[in-house]
Amino acid sequence: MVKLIDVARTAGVGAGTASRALSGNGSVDRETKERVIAVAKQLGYSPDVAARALRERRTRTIGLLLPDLANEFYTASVAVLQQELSDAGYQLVIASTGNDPSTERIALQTMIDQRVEGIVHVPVDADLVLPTTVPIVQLNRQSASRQAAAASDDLAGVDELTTAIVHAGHRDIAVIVGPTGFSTSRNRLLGALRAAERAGIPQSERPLDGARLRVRHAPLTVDGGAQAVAQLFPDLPSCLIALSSRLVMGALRECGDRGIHVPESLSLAGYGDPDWFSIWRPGITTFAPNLTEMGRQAARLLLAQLAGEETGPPALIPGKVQVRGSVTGLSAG
Amino acid sequence: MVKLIDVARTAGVGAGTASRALSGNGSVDRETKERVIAVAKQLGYSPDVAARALRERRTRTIGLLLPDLANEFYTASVAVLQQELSDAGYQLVIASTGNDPSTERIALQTMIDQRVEGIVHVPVDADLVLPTTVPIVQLNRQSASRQAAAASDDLAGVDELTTAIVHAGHRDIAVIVGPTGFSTSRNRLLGALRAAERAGIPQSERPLDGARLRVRHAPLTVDGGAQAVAQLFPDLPSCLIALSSRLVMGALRECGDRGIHVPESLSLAGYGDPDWFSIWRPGITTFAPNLTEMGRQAARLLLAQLAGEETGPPALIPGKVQVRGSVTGLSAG
DNA sequence: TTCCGTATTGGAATCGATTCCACGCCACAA
DNA sequence: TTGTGGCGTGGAATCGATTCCAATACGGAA
Repeated sequence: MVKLIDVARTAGVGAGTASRALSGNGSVDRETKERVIAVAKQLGYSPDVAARALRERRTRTIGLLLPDLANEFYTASVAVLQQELSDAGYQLVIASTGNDPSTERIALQTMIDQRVEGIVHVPVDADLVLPTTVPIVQLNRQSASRQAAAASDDLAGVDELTTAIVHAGHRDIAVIVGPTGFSTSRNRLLGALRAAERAGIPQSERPLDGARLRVRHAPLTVDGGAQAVAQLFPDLPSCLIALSSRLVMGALRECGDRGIHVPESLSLAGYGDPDWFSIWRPGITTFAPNLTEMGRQAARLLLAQLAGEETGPPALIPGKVQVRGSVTGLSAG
Repeated sequence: MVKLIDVARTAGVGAGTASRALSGNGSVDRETKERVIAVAKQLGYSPDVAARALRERRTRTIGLLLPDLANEFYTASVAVLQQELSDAGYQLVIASTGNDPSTERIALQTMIDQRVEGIVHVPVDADLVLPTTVPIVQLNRQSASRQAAAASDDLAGVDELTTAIVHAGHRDIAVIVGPTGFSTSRNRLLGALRAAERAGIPQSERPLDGARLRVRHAPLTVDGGAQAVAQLFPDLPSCLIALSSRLVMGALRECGDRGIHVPESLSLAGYGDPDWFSIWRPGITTFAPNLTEMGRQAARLLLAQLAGEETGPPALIPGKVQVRGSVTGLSAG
């Protein structure tokens, strides 16, 4: 591997001059500079990252820590994130936690030991706090602490989705949502509750004036969604809102197994927007968070922090309600 | 940040001894060793990766280069890959190419400049060859050159899938497959052709004794799949094989739009096995490559190469044919 | 007792790029 | 002519961990 000193000698200059010529720091005669650059190119010189990192005391590296690399809900954001950080001259190193808080803690510590300059974190554990000064941006989640964060505005989004459902005439609604431990689950639920309250629909197990909103918590899995539907059966609402794409899958499976037709017998709304939501017959009406924008904002927030700028309150990224066929209007009465 | 020399001084030993105590290389008095380790732990020492990399001339870093981070077909493999490499003490740095060959070339060169010790590559460009000695393992694709590779045995898998379809009584079959430029597309197609030939089904546009196999190439997108179906219409086969999950989506969409019922009017088989394949009514019969095993094998191959071992021929990972409801048996005659 | 081999140790050299420092040189002003 | 300032330059110091080397100590053999 060709070193800086080789370039310098070949160009007939000192190491310092060669370094200045290539980096642009400090003054070098224009002609000399061009000669050094030409020699470097010809010899195929590329600086040794380790030596540079050691001297400059910076690694140009950003860590990404997420629960599950195979979950497209996360990776959709990661794609842009990677692009933005790469454009800014940073390498992205990744680690996944498998949704395990202790693995998460270890992985985070490992990254810090690796001297990453910043971390993008999709947290599992609610309020993991590390004794570090490394800038951390949380993605897809607003932490209690006032760390920088980029998250989907699920509250407003699910509110809007629910409101659309109410406007379609539904007043008997059931919501399936993940465990309350996740702030994401809480926010999505709050959006539904807020919309229901505004519409005068009480949170209740039994209908009052034909109106009620029931809430079921379930693990964020296909089976979780299916079981929630099974438990509602046969006292089904007129519209079911499943607040994660996995829960939607479970609900659809259970409806299929029980011969419940969507939307004829049951309207269904979801959260997220994987490709198949729009292919399904009927198309799944859903709130689609803007995952790419979340990734972009996370990158920007982190870069801003690295530049020493103060970051404001967590960025709430608006999404879009996709109205498709799985929620029908009800005939009056 | 606490340095090795700090640990050494606090423990009352020299730098060399401290290094030996912590790394285990060279002999250190047992008592001294324990003392150094205790001090290091107490001070929260962690070695500077840059300094170590500079001295040892190795970065403990592996590059991963793939076309699209948001494509779960790839990321399913990446999850295990990351785990295996992490267990072996390597960091994974990622870059994505957006399916652009020139971006791919640049990203690959950048990784090599970064002194990664090995590269896992999901290639876009057919036969990109770089002047480097860095071990590279190709994932999901067998290159013409004899680089190490871990790929799904699509040939055997699609053969088996097609054979099952033939055994169900189908003799009028159409195959939708991606551009011939991708070796993956070629292999999948070859599997179907081989099975058809064995069954005595000719590749032909017009049926001979009621039997034919038609091939349509389409871009690997939803629209591509839909258009391929549209072009077949109304002369539909009895069974359609769409050799990528995106093509399946497109086919399903087009069938829905045209009122073609699966499987009553048209049997459909696919490739890959995203979650929704099993939820769909009817479930999609498909060949499911073993993505996690591919990731694992890629990691193992790379680690073997790093250990200086010779790697044999490309690892062909068997998958599994999932028989569901989208392909029906035909009544005799 | 003397000598040799082994275990243990501290300190110096090393990895390669950056940056500080000091020097030479030239232009311009006094 | 003599300073003053700035540009351009080479060389040395620096970053922190590892490893080589020489030195010391000690046990056992001759």
